[in-house]
Amino acid sequence: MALDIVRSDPDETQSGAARVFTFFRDRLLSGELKAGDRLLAERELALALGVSRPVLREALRSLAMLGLLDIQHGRGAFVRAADASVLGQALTLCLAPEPNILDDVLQARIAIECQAIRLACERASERDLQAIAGILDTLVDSLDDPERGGGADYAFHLALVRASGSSALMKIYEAISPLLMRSHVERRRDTFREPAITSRLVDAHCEVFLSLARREPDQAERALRQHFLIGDELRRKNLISTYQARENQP
Amino acid sequence: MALDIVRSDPDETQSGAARVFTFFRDRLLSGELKAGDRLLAERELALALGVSRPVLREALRSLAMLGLLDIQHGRGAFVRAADASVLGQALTLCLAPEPNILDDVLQARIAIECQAIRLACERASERDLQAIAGILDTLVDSLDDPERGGGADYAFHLALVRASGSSALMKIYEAISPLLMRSHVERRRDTFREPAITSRLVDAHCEVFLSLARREPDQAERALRQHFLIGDELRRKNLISTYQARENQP
DNA sequence: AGGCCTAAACTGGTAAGACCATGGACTGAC
DNA sequence: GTCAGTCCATGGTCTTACCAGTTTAGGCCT
Repeated sequence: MALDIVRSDPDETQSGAARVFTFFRDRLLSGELKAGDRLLAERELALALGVSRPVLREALRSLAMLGLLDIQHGRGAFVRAADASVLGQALTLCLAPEPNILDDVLQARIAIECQAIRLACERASERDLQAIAGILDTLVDSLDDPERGGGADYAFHLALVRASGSSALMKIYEAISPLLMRSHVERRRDTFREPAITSRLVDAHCEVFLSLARREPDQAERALRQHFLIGDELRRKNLISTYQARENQP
Repeated sequence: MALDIVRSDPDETQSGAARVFTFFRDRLLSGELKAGDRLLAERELALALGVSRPVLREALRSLAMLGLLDIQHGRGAFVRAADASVLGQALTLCLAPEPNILDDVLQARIAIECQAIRLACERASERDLQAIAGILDTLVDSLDDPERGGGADYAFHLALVRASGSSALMKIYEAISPLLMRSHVERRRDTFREPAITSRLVDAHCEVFLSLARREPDQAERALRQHFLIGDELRRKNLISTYQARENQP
């Protein structure tokens, strides 16, 4: 009763579940509802908001699907901390119908990382640099293990973005990561046997790191772009060899 | 009955609405459901999927909230083309709790645009270039109108990203656009009276365009970064003058 | 008196049925 | 041939009831 604010929402065109949905979304955006908060019981909420329980549930369920709510049977509904996985899902859905998604997402990755490393050159703390150095060690150690190596590779680039201190870049990077991950590991599996390649790979990472540690943005970005170019070249060679193999044995 | 595939989903932990939700999501991802398709009526779907109508509605409503479905009263539910607005919403929700979002999102914008213009130097078609040139004309024409000018400014940068031919970059750019828009117009309103500034603004855009037309990636990115730097500087001066005004009249 | 076990009172999850509101199509009259 | 009214299909909402986990409080046994 007392909470019957929903009806007084400015946008009267929305009705029922949509109204309740925006009601909670706004409260989440404004920070009035924080992560961990427990919502009232469904029956009480329905009463308070002046809608029936099914309608309320449609809204709550929608918020849950978006990852904003954590509804637990028998316990209640809890506000969940905003997570990049939602973003990733949304991105995946948006990009699903497009062709050449992998190449395309790679471009986004390059975009984020190149800007991130510029920022990192200005903002990275000692801790950030040490973290990256540690990952670099792991990378060198795990050259012969495509699984660990791939993980370290990913961790290296993620640490770069984190060192930028920009949560927006970080969130977007995390969002596109799942799309990148697959090709990342696969590519590594194909190439980890070549000593020449792995050595160049380590050199590239080292150069990026050194430029960052020396706080040289232009140099760092150039090194990073070079690194990506090499990756691109490798992928192309892979494609060619795959095609040739298929041609020989149709 | 015949469609009772949902129950045989591998993940038995999910129940009811969540199962139906993933059912449709997967069909959307796989392209089995295309934009414009009309779903069966709720009652039929509920029967076919072996769930009650409320449960089905919870799932459909969730998809609608995500922007994947367009449910029309009296007509039916239609698959909607994947839209960047969902992405924008998700991003807004993810970034809501963070401080300094505006600066941060600006960094993401710079990231996207700098990579986009590099790609555009390789890929932009004649049409793309002509479109950008047209917008540039509009920009020059509307120097004294902050509303139109701001719009043209935005259109210019959007056209740059579009010219990259990367839908991923485009989608992400569209997603962060609403967050940028506000500050964009506001800033322009504050500065459009200064002839020196507006002239520099036009020069900057022209230089970016020329570099693009000449297909010089490094040059183009440098011009773009310079453009952003000037914007940053302007914003800082604005902040200072605002602060000073407040100090004089507390 | 204290600990354990059970049952009741929460909580969300699901179902069925009825009714209203809207949109479109069909049919009738003009 | 055209227009208007009716009818049907569809989504929108509510009510009610019951099922299924979770918590808690009270009683029972030790």
